[in-house]
Amino acid sequence: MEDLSVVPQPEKYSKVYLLLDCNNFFVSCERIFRPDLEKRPVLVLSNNDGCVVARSAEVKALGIKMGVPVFKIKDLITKHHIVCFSSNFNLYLDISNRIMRLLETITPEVLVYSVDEAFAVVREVTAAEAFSTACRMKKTVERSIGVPVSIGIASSKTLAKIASHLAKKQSQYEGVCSLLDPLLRTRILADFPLKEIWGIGRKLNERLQNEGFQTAAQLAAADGPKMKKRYSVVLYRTMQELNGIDAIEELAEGHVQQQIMWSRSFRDRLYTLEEVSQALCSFGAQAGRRLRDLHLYCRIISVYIRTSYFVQDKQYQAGESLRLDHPTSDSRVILCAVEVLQRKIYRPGFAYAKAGVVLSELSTTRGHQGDLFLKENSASELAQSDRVMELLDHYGRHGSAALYLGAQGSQLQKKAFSDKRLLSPAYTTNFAELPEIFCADKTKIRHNKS
DNA sequence: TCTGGGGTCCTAGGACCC
DNA sequence: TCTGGGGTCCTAGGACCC
Repeated sequence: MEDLSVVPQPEKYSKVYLLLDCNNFFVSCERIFRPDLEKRPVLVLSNNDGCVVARSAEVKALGIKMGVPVFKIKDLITKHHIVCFSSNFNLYLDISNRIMRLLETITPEVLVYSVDEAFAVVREVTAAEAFSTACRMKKTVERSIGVPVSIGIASSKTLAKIASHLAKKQSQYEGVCSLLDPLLRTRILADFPLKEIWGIGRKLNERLQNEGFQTAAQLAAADGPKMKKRYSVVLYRTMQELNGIDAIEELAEGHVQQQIMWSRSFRDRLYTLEEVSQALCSFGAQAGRRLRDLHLYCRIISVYIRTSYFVQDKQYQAGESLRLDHPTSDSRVILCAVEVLQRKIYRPGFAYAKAGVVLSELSTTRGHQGDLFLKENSASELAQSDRVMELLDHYGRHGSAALYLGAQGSQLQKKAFSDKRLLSPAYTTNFAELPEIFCADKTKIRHNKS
């Protein structure tokens, strides 16, 4: 009988990251319902249709950069018949959730990193097994949701980011790239530019370049403790990750987010305390609802206002915070705090361009002091607060103006500070805007949201 | 004329205490 | 009158990310 023990078994990796990254995510979401836009240049714009936040490959090829203000590329848009959309975040978030839920059916351990990216974790697998799982993920997401994706495979998150970058940019990988093979990894890192590494931004890149570092391989080979002292623990972790060591702490797993922010730039400048107040109270109410959606409570409420960065004269910015005695999720409490704070920071005579409300010191429970707390705020009062907020949320869903707090001002007035002229329909989140399809016999039917 | 929004983590420096 | 140093906590601001 043949001795199988001498046959080399493929190496098993104890933990492998598969980073799934959606290609041109916002543009891809718009294209799901507009197949006529395949192969055509498409842009998605920021709030108030101010600047570019997503570009199709055709737009990238025209040299239009991320973040450029729209008024600077008006001519290009006309000349190349670029199709522009206002950002439809409800749609993108809904598509994102569908993708993440689908991923969980393939591998249970999924760390959602952003609206268009997630790290799926697979354990005790060979390189070949990891690769085939990644291919299955790609095929499933593309077929079931219709969003094209790239996947990077590696033993650390930073390397997985590099792999997904290559999967996206270099056609020979066909959308899936693995850096598990040490020889390939060495070869890739030897010409991978520093500034493309996750965690190395403009400033760090400049500093490192000045000290003679050019490539990921050079950084990976540098003296760790020395670099940690000279730069920071953050860069040190990146170096470890480049060497295949899993050094960046888990992103998810019971992690409670640290703050909820709601802020906007205004299409038209605000001048009076009344205008500023309406904006801030409206932001406070929205932040409060987000808080309740996440089943969280906040203890610190902050507000800020500022004039435009882009004008030289009469600049002003200010912010103030208030810490409550007890955590809350009641919009009425939040708005009272906002009212108090805005009076402290508002100064007449300025043209306000942006304002925001931040909720922080978030917790999953209402009070850390238990009994003590209940003595001061009877349980029935808390139950009443919950009930009022439930009603408020129920009747205020999806932008409905049926019920809102007085301080927010009327919904009609609110329109003055938001502008989305190129918004696509709420295809997936509003029954009135479901996509329609036409059958061969010309009868019109609606997709059923099943 | 027109320039987004929402996050995280780290560090340096000040206040305060012993 | 001379005049230390270490620890901790908090905050503002920087850098980075998508």
